[in-house]
Amino acid sequence: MEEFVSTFTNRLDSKGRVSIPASFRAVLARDGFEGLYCCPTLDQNAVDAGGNRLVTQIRSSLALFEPFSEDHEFLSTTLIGESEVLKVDPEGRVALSEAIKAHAGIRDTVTFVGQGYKFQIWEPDRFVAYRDEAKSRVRELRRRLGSGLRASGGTE
Amino acid sequence: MEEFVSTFTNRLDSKGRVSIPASFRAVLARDGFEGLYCCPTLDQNAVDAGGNRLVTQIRSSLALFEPFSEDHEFLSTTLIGESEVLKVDPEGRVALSEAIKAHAGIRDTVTFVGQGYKFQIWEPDRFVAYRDEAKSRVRELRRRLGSGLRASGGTE
DNA sequence: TGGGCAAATATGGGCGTCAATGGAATCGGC
DNA sequence: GCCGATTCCATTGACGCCCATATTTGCCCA
Repeated sequence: MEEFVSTFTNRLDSKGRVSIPASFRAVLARDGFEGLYCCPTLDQNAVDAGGNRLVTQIRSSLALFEPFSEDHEFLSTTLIGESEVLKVDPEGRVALSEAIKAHAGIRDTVTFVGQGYKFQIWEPDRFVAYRDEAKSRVRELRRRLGSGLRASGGTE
Repeated sequence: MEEFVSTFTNRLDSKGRVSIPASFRAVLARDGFEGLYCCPTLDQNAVDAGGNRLVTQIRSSLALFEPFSEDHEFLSTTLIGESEVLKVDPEGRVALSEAIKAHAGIRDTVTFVGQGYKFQIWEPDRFVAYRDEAKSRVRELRRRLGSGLRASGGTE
């Protein structure tokens, strides 16, 4: 598979390690990035994670702003300054940093959420709440935008 | 055959596996996608399933939104995060995940409903109810629109 | 037209492999 | 030599793969 798809929940062990879902590892291997690039999600208490495609995406987002502008500074401080590159052990596990665990409120379990070119890392309960919120927002979005957005396709 | 057509109902075995209807397998084989892409439908308790054509459809919906925008995040969380890629065994069966079974209310039988470039997976009773509802809506539509909808013939 | 043979499909279960997890061993630096 | 970090190994349980059976479908021939 080319993209991060689906949702998985795994447990942290006593050393704070957690397995990256096998299907996500396969995508990362294709991507070629060494390690796991992690960047706090801007609007939620979660973490964006991925490889080269995520890094590229972040760069191009930054490029939309004038260099040395205040906005650019703020963004790069957050997107780059708060980012980390986690090492992946031979079994495909990572050790989440204290900063990440604190930001996301993670204790002993984490949820991995595929989002195509990247995935997110959540504390499971918080994710469920966010998912429900997202779902209702999408329904609303569909009502507003109409036919352009048919999850179920729609050309019948 | 190029498209998913007709309706089939099969049973789940003790391992939770169910055969994909043979004619659907033929369409999937042509499509070339490895596995079965499944995405819960937003408005019904059912699942959209298919291959590359379905994936393309979903992706193009997402592409309408700016990456990192809030709407894009909501959409990818809902559409991609809730999707799964099921493996198809050598006999043409898939094991439905707990998440899918819960969403669709599936217990020991499932109904496959062809919808052209994709098909849907339903709990049989719920599908019958949905189909009847849809049918009466069509009748009503025909009354309102008059002769325009005759050609497709309607009595089965 | 009817019987029966043959192919394909749906279904059932056993077994090996891999992924997730836990813990021990080893390597590094201070 | 101690401590943290990384690698190695071992267990468990789920999942994929294989083979077996049955039920259906279509086909051929009498």
